[in-house]
Amino acid sequence: MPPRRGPIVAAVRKALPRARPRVRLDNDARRAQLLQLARRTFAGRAYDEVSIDDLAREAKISKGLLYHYFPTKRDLYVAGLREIADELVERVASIPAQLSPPERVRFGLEAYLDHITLHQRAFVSLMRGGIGSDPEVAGVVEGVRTRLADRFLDGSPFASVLRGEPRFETALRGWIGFVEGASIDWCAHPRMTREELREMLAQVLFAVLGVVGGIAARASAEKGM
Amino acid sequence: MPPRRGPIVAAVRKALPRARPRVRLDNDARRAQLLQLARRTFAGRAYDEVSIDDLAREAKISKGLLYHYFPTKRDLYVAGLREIADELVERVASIPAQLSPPERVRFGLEAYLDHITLHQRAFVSLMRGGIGSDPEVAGVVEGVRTRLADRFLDGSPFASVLRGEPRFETALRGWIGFVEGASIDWCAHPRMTREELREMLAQVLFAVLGVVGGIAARASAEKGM
DNA sequence: GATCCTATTGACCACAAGTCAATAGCCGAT
DNA sequence: ATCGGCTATTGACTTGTGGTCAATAGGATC
Repeated sequence: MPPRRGPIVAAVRKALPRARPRVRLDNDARRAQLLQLARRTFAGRAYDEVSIDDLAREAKISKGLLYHYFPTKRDLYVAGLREIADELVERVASIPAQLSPPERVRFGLEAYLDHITLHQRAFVSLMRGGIGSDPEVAGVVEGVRTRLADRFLDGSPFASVLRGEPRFETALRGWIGFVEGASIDWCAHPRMTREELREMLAQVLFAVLGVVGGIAARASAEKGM
Repeated sequence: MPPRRGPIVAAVRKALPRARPRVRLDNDARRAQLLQLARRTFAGRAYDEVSIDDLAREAKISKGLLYHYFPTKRDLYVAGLREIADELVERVASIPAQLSPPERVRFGLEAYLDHITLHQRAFVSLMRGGIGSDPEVAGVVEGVRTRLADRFLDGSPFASVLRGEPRFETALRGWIGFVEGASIDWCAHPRMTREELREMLAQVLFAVLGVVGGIAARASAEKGM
């Protein structure tokens, strides 16, 4: 609902006498530059503390050009978020095939902790501090959780047994919450070594699976089997 | 940093010929009305999807009056958030004194699940969807977590044994993450009864405490005792 | 009825997101 | 060389929203 400030219909846009572009860059290069800048910036300051003008200024570019590459501020943010998310998942997914299930979990956790140690600020800012209400952002974060959980359990006998169990999904979500909560706390207050944290997370996972398995077994026993 | 658009010092504000207030309300009443409206509105729509003008219009009030009661949009939001947070904590804190530690945990969880079932939208919106980057908002949410954890474990022998253990804090943070993650998943996909979920959360807590205790015991054993 | 108090108003400001016609630099064809 | 087209680039402009402020209306009190 545009409030119609007056009867003037914007007249005819005046001819601009001058314009002086600075540097002319290849499309991909500029896009990459802007993405990297966005990632750096949003990792340090919150979403609405960063204005498009800020970004444009820092990139030595006009605001209009920024909008030429990313249709909206949100798009730019989400694009950066996606990159980080993909890097994290890819890293965790690089599990050697010959490992035993428990070793797979430990390896994945190690990669996870490694990554978030390296990108602490970015990780916390983007996972916790972003635009929580935006469905696209929520989707990316959710996607990371789901993909990570899948990677951790890939090829695990636990998983094949429990996949059908409805309680399992909820428990898994819970464990992911555990990992995030403990990790963020650990980033803020490193009260133990990374190995100790990794071990705790792994053991908690096994314990959780035990709890779910126990409940399932008890339930089927009560049903007469 | 106001950019001083010109040397004009705002001149002298013109005299306004008219003004017609609608309803005159007592200070506390109006404040309460606005708070309730804010809680309802923010539970349904995200923070920046709700404009101050929206709220003012819905309250049949001028924007200026709203700013008379709450100095900023954030303040209004945080005030609502605080109310909800306090209600939740108070509810969980109402644990009968004579219960045994495991029963205390179960009672607290029951109250927790009860509350978030009732205020599903508000709970998820305000806990996950808010302004994550705002330090005050983060403080409120953190406060809820800390206070809840304390209540769950109040008077528990687990707690007194483990309070000193540095790993315990991180594990507790993790468990809170577990509860939140599982609860939010359960709200979205109720794959079990509330009692089953409650039982799972409780058992996971006990399992986690066992893991931390085990690690602690092993560590002190290795130190020669 | 004059006076004070305060809940209330509406015009106004600054800033930030997003739009768009115009332009500058470059590359290939003439 | 140079003309013409392609596109990366610009900057003024619009719109919307958070926030400010002097002025006012409605009562209570004297």
